[in-house]
Amino acid sequence: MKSLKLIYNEREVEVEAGVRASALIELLGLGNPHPLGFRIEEEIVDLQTPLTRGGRVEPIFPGTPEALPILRHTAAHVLAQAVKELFPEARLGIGPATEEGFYYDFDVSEPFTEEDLARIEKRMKEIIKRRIPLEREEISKPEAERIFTERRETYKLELIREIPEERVSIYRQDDFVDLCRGPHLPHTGLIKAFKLLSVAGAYWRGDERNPQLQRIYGTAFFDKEELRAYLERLEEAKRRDHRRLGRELELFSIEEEVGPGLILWHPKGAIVRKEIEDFWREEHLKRGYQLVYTPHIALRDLWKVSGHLDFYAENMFAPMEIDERAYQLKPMNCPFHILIYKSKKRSYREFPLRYCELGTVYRYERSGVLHGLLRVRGFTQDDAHIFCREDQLEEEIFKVLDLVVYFLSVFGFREYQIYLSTRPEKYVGTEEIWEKAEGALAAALEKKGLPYEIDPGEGVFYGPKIDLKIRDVLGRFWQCSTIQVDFNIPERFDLTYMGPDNRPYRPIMIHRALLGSLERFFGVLIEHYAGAFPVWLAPVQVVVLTVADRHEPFAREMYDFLRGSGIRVELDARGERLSYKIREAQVKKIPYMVIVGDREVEERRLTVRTRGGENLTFAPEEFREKILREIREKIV
RNA sequence: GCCGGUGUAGCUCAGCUGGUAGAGCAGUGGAUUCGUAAUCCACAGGUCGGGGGUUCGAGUCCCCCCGCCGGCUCCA
Repeated sequence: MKSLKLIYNEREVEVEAGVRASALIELLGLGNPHPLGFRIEEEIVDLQTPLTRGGRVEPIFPGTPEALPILRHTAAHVLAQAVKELFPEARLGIGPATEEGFYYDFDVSEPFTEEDLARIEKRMKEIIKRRIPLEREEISKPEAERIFTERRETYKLELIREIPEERVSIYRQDDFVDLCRGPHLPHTGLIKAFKLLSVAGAYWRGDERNPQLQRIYGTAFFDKEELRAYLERLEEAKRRDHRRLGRELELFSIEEEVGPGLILWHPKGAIVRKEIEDFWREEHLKRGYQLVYTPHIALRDLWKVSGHLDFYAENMFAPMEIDERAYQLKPMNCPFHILIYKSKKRSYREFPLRYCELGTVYRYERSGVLHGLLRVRGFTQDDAHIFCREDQLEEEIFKVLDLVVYFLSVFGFREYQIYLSTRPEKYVGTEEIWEKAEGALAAALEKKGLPYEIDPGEGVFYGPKIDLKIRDVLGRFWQCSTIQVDFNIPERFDLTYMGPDNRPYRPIMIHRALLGSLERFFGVLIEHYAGAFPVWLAPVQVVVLTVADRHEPFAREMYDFLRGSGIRVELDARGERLSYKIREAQVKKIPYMVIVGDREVEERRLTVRTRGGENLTFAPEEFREKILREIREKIV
């Protein structure tokens, strides 16, 4: 037998290949707490897995983040066992651990009901209580086929046939058997806290031509407190739901009479949008962009030239006919910007040329995917197209990254996940140009000091791209920004510029959006701030509240004083009690309440209650300066 | 688009096995002038998502359609 060298904490041990990983516990002296598995180099193995490779070893202990997927994966098996016991005719799909929990897909004749879920959960508890060991076996493919044929697990058979290796692993617990790579817990009793969350249809292997299975979602943790905290977080997310806050704070609405996925921005939402747009334009002009405006529709032929009718048709609204010519609602802004480029002969001296537009586009999205502001059919992209020479690409990407990071940080987003997507199987352009462009994107990311992951083969056919996801206060990630190089469209429109040698060249084009769409970004912002916008964005920045009618003259004076400085202030002089007015202002999440009673009138000073419940006093000028500064500096 | 759930006043919801609609908040009117998260009284408000059917009778049962919610796929 081959022997393997394993390194743990500077220590080197040797074991025979094929020995189960559990042997390492004793060998490395890891009795208490008991590890659930090991990481060997990049691979995670459970205690039952025979060792096949050497390298650096790290034990994985219960309760650690690395152990969670193991726990959840086993929870998925427990779920499957429970379902098979209660619904023997159910066929198994797949059941992995996910970011937040786990799921398992089942083919059943009747979809699961809420009551079924409760029954399944109860049975899972029994299975956990019995501390059933999970036993790993490695068997030949024909052997596996025999087992799963006998059990009529047709989906598992499909999976087995696609596995390239000669041998596969299965896990048993009681009579339940699953084709599975692992890793798993040693026994079911280690699942201390779990909950089934929902059921939904899901196509086998995500392909709608395949049968639809029933997917049960759940989550699991090492202790009850963590589960409680997770469920609490779900509740918090519900409270922050932009669809709910959008209605409560009168920010926007979606009306059945208008149509699905089409947004009405109400005055309170519109003012937030205006602030974002003003900031956006100002910043773009400062950074050498030129503002353009383009129409919402164009002749269909334009979309033929651009290629959208070939590769984007299914996302476009149907054409309309006017004066016997077909027009098309625009799904993108690029063809228009390109035609502005083409409106005259271009020189290398003009480069880089940066056109930006808050351009409203319409895309057909299937009805089932629409979601509040986050997924709509009509939206405004904060779009720009940059035309440059190949040698300017890296510098331009760097500048875009610099702008993105600055822009997002102003809204309080400072953590990102960045993906660099490289050449897919089907692509246009030469391999050489792709490599150059990918290199330029990577170099710009590195120069900006932004850590990123490479998504191999995930680029669009026309060029590589950088996608940026922002992390909100609840730790959720949202894709907003995207930067894409395009080798295709300059070709299609035959774009040229004159080089210093008086010969025509083809420019490189970059598409980019920082916020993605104003609608989606607004949705993310609402949830991020839970509707309590920072002062510069708040639809109402200050409300002046009177204690009694006799305080109205001074309150009105203060209201006029603040309004005169451009502060968005309201006056609440109704004959209601102060506590009622405070409550109302609080519910509307207005940052500052100015309370005017006898004391304030007498001393000509302002008592200010903040949204956080703090009480401060200011001279009127002092308060005005404070607000103006917060607006100017966009203090979050 | 598909699977499941759901749709009663502006909002949140009640309405048992079919006997033709109710509450709280919001709105309007009045009273109260009250100092840090809901003062009292009155009034008004619904073709019960839309259409068709069963029935003496449908918000309640059946069928079709639409919207919304949770997923699948995709993306800003």
